[in-house]
Amino acid sequence: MTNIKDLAKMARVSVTTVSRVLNNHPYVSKEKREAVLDAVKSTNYQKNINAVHLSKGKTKLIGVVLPFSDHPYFSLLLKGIAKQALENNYHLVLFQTDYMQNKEIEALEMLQKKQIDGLIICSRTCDLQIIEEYLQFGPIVLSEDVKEINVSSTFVSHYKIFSNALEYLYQRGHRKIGYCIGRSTGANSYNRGLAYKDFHEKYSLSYNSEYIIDKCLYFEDGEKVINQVKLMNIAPSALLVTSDQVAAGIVVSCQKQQISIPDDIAIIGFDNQPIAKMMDITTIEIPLMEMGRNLFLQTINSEISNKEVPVKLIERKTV
Amino acid sequence: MTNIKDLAKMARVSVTTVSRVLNNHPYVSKEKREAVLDAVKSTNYQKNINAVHLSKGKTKLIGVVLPFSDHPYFSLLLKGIAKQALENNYHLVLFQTDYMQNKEIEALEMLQKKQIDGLIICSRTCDLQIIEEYLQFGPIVLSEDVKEINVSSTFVSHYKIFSNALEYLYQRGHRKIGYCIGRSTGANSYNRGLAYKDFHEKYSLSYNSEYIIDKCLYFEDGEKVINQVKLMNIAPSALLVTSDQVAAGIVVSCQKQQISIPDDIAIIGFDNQPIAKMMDITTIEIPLMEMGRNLFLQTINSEISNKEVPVKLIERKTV
DNA sequence: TTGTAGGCGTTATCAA
DNA sequence: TTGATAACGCCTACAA
Repeated sequence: MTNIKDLAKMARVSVTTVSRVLNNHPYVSKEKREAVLDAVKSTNYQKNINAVHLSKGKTKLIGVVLPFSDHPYFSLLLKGIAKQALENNYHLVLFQTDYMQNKEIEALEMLQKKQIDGLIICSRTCDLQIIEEYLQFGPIVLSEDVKEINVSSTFVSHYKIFSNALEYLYQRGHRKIGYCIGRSTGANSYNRGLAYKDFHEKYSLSYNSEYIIDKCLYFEDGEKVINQVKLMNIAPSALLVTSDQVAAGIVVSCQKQQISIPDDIAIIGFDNQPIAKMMDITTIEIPLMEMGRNLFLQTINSEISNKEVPVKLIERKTV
Repeated sequence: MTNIKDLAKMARVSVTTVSRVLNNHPYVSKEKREAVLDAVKSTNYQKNINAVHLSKGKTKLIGVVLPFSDHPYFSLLLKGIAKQALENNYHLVLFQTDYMQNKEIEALEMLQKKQIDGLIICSRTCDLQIIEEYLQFGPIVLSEDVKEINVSSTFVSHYKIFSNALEYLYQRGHRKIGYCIGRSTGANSYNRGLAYKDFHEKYSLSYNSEYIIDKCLYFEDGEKVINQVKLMNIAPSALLVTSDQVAAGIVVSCQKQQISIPDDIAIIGFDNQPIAKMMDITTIEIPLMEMGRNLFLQTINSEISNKEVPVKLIERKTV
């Protein structure tokens, strides 16, 4: 492997000059520049980037923490992050955590060890206090509405979304409304639960805890949801489903079992992914790609900012 | 940031001893070891990993090249790779290429620049010759049946799969068989095309080029497929669909349009993902997670090996 | 069992 | 416009 010293020897200049040429710095004469460039070509030279990292203290690497990449929500967010990273000449290090805290901490430690310049946490399971401790080592950006600590974030207000969707269903006569989520812990689910509770208090409605169905992640979980609903004494007349895929699975499952949508049960999906359009599912549009882009930009722009992204209800045929 | 020198001073030992303690090397007395450990604790010390990288010439980082991460095929493969990487204490750098050659080359260059120790290419668009040039810089593993150059690979034989599936359909009386793929270029598609051609020659059947439908990636593309089929003068009686998601989309679309499966058209999916089970789709099981794991292991085990993974036809109700 | 010193490949500082 | 030389922080012969 030829290095900068070899080049210097070959071009009969100092390493400094080589470095200048390599990094397009000014103050190099034409002749020397060309001599260096010749040497570069003839040796097929490439920088050892680790030396650059050590010298500069930066890696142009941003970490991305997410529970799993095989879920449309996260893979779309990731796609947005990746797109923006590319435009800014960064690369991504993936931390697939499966919601295991120690893996999240591993990512935080890589920030501390300077292997990554910043960290995007798409969904977390560890405490905010822990994250706060690592803030001193580099920028960390979250995808949730965080007030407790001073970090950047890009998020949608799940409280508002849920409130609005519940209101929408209420106006259409629904009084027994259930909802499906991916996991019952986590900040987003907490806010949804709050909105759900507040809604029921506002209208003095009661609800059954079995109306809250968790572990709904994939298309095929739709079937599970319908099977659960069928076992209930009093079935909900509408379902808020925090993923279009699951909503689509529910729709298909209902067709199989002769359950009519929206007459027997109304469905609202989340995200407005293409599958929702194809299946004519009423859904709440969440601009995941844009959110991903913004998350990335926040990690490299050192000022701290919090951005709430607006969402939109798309009315189709399942309500 | 405290470094190894500071620790040495604090513990009143040499940097070598500190390094020994930090890396669990033998030949350190209890007292000195404890003194070092104390210093580590009191300073909250963490290695600067870039210095380690530079010094060792390794990064414990493996690159993964894939066109997009929001597709079940690749996200499952990625999941397998990530699982195994974790077990072996490696991290992954993601290269989302969108099938753009320059991005693939960027990944190859990171190998050359030593930012990554190895590279897994899940799907490529650049020539094998180009890849061959970079082989000197580190292990590269492909997920296709490659004979032209000497690299490791884990793959399924798309030729065999297609041949078997076509044969299966033939035995059940199908004579007009079409197929759907993600993209028409690429090694896998080439092998499928070959199998398709050979099959038709074997049985002296003719086929229409419109029976080959490409750009089928997502669930929602199923609708597009059916719309195309409906426009054909002579519609195929069976369809090989290289993704369970698309197959599911086709099934749903057919239900909408009163097309009966398998009577009007038979469907075989690929991968055997949960959605195929839920929808009772006959499919070919491809163990993507295992393939991912093996791809990873091949990149860190320096011997070159080529592993063909067996597949299995799962008979359900769409044929 | 311990420590000295050189090396890893760049970049940055400063003097010329 | 150029070049010595000192960082950057760690690892590892080699010597003691």
